[in-house]
Amino acid sequence: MAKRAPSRRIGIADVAKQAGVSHATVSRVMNGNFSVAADIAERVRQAAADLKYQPNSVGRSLALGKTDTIGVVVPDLENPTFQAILRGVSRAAARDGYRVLIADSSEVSSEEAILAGEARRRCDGVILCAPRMADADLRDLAPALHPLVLINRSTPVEDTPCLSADYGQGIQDLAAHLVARGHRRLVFLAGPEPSASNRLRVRGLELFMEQHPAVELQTVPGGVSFAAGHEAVDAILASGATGVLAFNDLVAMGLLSALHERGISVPGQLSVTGFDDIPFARYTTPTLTTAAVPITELGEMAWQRMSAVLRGDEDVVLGTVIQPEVILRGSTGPAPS
Amino acid sequence: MAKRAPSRRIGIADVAKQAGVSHATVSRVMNGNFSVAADIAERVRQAAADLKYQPNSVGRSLALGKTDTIGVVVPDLENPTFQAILRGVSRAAARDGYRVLIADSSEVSSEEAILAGEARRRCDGVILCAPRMADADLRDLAPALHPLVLINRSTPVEDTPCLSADYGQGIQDLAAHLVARGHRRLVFLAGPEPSASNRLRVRGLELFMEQHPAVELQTVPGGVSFAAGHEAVDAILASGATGVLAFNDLVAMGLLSALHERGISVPGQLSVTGFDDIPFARYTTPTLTTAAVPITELGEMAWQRMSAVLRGDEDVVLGTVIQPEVILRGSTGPAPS
DNA sequence: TTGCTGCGAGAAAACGTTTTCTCACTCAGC
DNA sequence: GCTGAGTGAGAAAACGTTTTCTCGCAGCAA
Repeated sequence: MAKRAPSRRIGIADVAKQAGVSHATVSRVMNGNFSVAADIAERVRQAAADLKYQPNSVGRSLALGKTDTIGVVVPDLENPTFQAILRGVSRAAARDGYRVLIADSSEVSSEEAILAGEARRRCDGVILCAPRMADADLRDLAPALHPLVLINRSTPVEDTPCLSADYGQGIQDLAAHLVARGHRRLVFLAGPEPSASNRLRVRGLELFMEQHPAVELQTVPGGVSFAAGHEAVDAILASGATGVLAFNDLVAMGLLSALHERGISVPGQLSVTGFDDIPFARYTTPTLTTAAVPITELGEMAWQRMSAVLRGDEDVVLGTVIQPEVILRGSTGPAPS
Repeated sequence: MAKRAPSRRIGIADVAKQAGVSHATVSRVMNGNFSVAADIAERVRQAAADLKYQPNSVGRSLALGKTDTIGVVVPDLENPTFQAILRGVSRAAARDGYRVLIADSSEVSSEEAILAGEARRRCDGVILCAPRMADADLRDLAPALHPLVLINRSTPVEDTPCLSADYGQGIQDLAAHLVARGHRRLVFLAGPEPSASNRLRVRGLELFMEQHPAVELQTVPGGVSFAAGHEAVDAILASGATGVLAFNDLVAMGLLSALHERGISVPGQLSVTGFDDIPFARYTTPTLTTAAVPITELGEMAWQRMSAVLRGDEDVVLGTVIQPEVILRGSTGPAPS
């Protein structure tokens, strides 16, 4: 039982008593239900105002069987990509009167399943960004999470909308750009091995290499962060490549910074591309050539899908692949002769 | 009444029936209450597992009178400062088993009060970042929001912990640094007029000027974003100053970018400082001299305060002011002779 | 006047838990 | 063998809403 504090929060019962009507009538008035006489409605509204009545949303949720809240599970709130997704979801959901509960797994992949389940119990649905979760785990988890929307997974799961960017195509476009500028020795500064979006990039590059036998491609292990890019500078230089395809903008920026420290000219000696087009990409020096993923919009779309499922729409669009767009800026140029 | 779907979610009642006990016993087992025989407990646990029982947290919240959720109201999820606060709060709260509901007012100041109230109704407490809310409004709102923790407000509100950074001192330290390097003509690239943290900076600079009569200080209207800094470049150059104190790192970076486009050398011709030390500040070219505010930690501290209030601690620390630390990097240098 | 219709509002059930109350039962002590 | 304490578990109330059900009353046709 809740503690009976001396002054409990005022509830619908208090308003009812004050107005001399029943709970039911108060509820009807508060919900704009019309079948209530004007004078009584007014009296109720007056009473509610006098008492500063605020409906308790937990009670409401229990009765209605919905919380008007959705959970967003992200692997890392520090990563601009996930911040953007969160922002997109949050704003779109807010327009429809929904709120967002955040669950940040802090890159602890094993936590994701638990977090997602926990979030689902509190919310009407879950939007899941778990790039590194194993496919099998995801399949096991999905039914319990429904309504569920997936972001950046290539695994199709029954009845589950999935939005993703075509990283494979994007990285090919970037590679093609470098090759068109005369680069023949490229290096891929990779992301985390188990990440779905990294696998897509790798696969895209494999395709690219099949079509460009004259080009040489190496791979250097990297990561997702500034630090990863910064630390990889020696390996990158050792590769002898003239063009670097970094896993994402963060990594590219870390690398750019390290190259600057070494006095390596970009793009004079080395061309560098990022991926994502985070807001900062246009403010680096040199500005960063990258493949833009409209990530905030992707968050908004995730909400659209969720909203459709919540409304019980038939035929919700399940698979959606967004095409990244190559943005040419200052960090790429012709290969040094 | 909630729709009676053919297969309703399984609840405590189903587990009770399956195990041949009462709801009460199931509840006791699930909550680790000891006064239940081992064999019965085992039977209940088995039944729960068989049925994949997941306790409904809305029902739980109603009975317990708490939601284990707190709301965080931020003016702009796009701003790295608020992202960092959110991250700090979220991670700290998660460690204590609490979740975070986000309410992004999208810079619409008039929405903040409503959003905060709405968040409070769904949550056990609210952490409010509303730098531009009028003091009077805040005072009116505060009682309804309690438990409440304020961030970056200078207004003391009864019984309400408030964490803030000493922007006034920080900007003075930055100004002192520039003056020490020989700058005599400074310009403050201001933030939004009504923002509390901007007022603190202005006040700090007034103090500084009193102590340094030989220094000339102008003020140029700016904003909080890249774009604001970028657009202000003409006004900055027209001021004839040799040292720029930008409102924050974002503005400074926008300005840096615009200066680079104009071919103005930083710090050769112009020194620039930021404020906040966002992660990107160390990756700009040149790297940004700024006053570091440990903002994620500030978010964590906000949770500590909230947690203390929630636990019913007497004497919670109310006012906490964090001292920014000047970080010297490459964007400032001696005044041009 | 009687009976039917329609409407407005109160009574009560329902949502899914937790917790207090109560009671049946066991066991020890006399 | 009877009483008292102690223990374990079911019954029921409580949390604060929404919604269905029901009923009283007014109006109208027969």
